[in-house]
Amino acid sequence: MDAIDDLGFRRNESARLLRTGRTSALGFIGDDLAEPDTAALCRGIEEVAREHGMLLFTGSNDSNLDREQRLAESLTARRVDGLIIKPAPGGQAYLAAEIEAGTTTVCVLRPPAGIEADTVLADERGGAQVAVAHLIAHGHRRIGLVIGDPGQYGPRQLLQGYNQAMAEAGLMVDDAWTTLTPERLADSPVTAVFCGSREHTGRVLRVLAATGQSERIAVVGFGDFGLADYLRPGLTVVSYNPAEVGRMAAELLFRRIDGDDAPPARVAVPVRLVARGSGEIPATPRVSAL
Amino acid sequence: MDAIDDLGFRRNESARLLRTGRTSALGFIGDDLAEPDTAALCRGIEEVAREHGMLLFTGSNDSNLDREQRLAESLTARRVDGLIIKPAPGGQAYLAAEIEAGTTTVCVLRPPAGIEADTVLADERGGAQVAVAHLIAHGHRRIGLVIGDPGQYGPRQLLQGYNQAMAEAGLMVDDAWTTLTPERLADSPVTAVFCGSREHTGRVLRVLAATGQSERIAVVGFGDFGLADYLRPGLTVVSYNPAEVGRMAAELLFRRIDGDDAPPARVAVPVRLVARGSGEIPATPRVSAL
DNA sequence: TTGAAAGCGGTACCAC
DNA sequence: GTGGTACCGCTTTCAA
Repeated sequence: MDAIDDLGFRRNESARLLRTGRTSALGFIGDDLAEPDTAALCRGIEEVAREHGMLLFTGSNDSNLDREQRLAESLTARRVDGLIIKPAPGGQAYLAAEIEAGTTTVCVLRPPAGIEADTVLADERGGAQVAVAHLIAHGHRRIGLVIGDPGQYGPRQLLQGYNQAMAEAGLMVDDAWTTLTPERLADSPVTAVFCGSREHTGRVLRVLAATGQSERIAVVGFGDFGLADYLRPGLTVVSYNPAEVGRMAAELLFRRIDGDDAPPARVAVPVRLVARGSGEIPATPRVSAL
Repeated sequence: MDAIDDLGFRRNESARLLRTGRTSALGFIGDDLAEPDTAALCRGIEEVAREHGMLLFTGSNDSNLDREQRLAESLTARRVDGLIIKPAPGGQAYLAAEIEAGTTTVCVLRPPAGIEADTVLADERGGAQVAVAHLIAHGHRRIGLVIGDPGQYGPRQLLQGYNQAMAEAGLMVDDAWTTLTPERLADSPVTAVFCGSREHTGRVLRVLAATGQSERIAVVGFGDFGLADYLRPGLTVVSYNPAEVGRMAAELLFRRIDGDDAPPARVAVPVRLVARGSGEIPATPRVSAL
C-alpha cells in the first residue's frame, strides 16, 4: 500500500476487465438524448446500472438507422455487457448478428422490427383509449386525433386506442377526424382533440390560442410539460414515467445477463391521466353564469 | 475476409485499445441527466465526441460530491481520454490527483473549487444584468430577485448582475428585494421579478396566477420552457444554449488532448433575452384603451 | 507479403 | 502466503 501511493499507482480497469472477460459497462442508444423523455429514461437505466456497479455509454441515433447501427457496433465491439436501444424506424435486422454474437439487448419505447428482442413499452394504446374515453365522458362525440405518420408504431397504437374508445362508446368515426392536423383544426367540426405527442400538443395549443378557441375546444395531450398546470386552461395529459421504463429495461437486461432464458418478453409501462382543465371542457358550452 | 465472416469474428475493441494505449472514450458527469439543460449539454458533448470517433460515458452526481468522486474515479480507472464535469458544490480537491495522473478535465456551468481547470460557463451575471436592465427600461424601479442560496456560485453571479444593472441605472436596492421568495411576493412592494432558475420561475408564476397578479407584475426568468410562448402573458426569459456549452467544452477538451498547454481557460457562453410579454409589463399599469 | 514473438496491464492458477 | 508463468485479444516490430 505504501508503495502504491509512493508510485501513484492506479490500477488500469480496462486491462483488468479485458482479463476477466467482462466490461462492467452498458450501452444506451436513444434517438435524442436532449429530449426530456429520453434523458429521463437514460437516468432510469443509469440508476440500475450503478446498483450493479456498471458504467453507462450513451449515444443518440437521431432516428437514423445507419447511425444507430454504427453506434451499436461500436458498443458491441467494446463488448458491453448489455445494450438498451430505442430502435429507429426501419428495421433492426443488423441487431440479429449482435445478439447472436452474445450481446444481451433490450429495446425500449418502440418494438424492434425484423427481430425478436425483449421490449419495454409505454402503453400508448391504453393511454389514447383512456384519454378519448375521458373526453367522451365530458360529452364529446366528434373527437379529433392529431398524431404523426400512422405508418409508425406509436401513432398506430394511439389510433387503435382511439378507435377502441370510440367503438366502446358506440360512436362513429369520421376519417377526417383521425387525420387531423393543427392547421386544419379551425375548419374541423371536432369539439375535442387528443394529441399524440408533446410536439403536436404544442402546435395545437398555439393554433387554439391564435384563434381564440382555447376555452372552447377540449384538449388532452400525450406527454407532460413543465408548466402544464400553469396554462390557462391547465393542460390535461396522459403521461408515462420514462425513468420507470429505463429502470424496467435495465432490470430486465440484468435478469437476462444473469441467465434468465425465458422467451422474449414485451412489457408495457402504464400511463396515467392528469386532469387539469383543458380535457374537462364540456362538449356543449354552457352559458356562463357570470 | 471470408474466414472472418465464416467464423463470425469480431475484433475486440477493448483489447485493441488496451494495446494502443487510448480508450477513445470520454466521460461526462452532470448533476442530473434527466434535467433538460444537462441532457442538452450532454448531447452537445456527444456530437463533438462522435466527430472525433469517441464514445461517451455519462453519469449523474445528484449534486453529491461523494458520488461525483466515485464516478470520476471509475472513469479515470478506465483511462478515459477526457473528462467533462459539472462540479458538485463542495470542492474538487480530489480531482487534482486525477488531473495529475493524466486525465484531461474540463468543467462546465460551475467553476471547480480548490483546483484550477478549464471551465465553460453560461454568462449568468450578464444574463441577470440584461434582464434587470430590460425591466428598468420598462419603467420598473422596485425589482425583486428570486434566486437560490446566495452562497452558491450561480446565485452569486445573478446577484452581481442584478446589482450592476441597478447601479448603472442609479437605483437603490432594498435587501428585502434581493432575498425575495415566491411566498413573500404578495406582500412585497416590487413591481417586477427576475427569477434565477426554471424552478423559481415556475413557483413565482404559480403564486402570481393564484393571486391574480399575472398581468400586473413583470417577470423575467432565467432558463426557457417548452411552452413559454403559449403562456398568458408569454414568458420573457434570458437563456443560454446548453448544447453550445457542451460543444465548447468538448472542443476545448480535444484541444488539450491534442497538446494545447496554455494556462487554464475560463470562457462564458453568452445569454440572450427573449421578450414574450411577461417582462414587458410596464411598471405603472396604463388604463386600458378598451 | 507472411509469420513469429514480445508486450499492453492486468488476473488466475500453479507449485513451492 | 509468495513467486512464477500463462493468458485475455489485440498491435507492433522484426526476421524470414
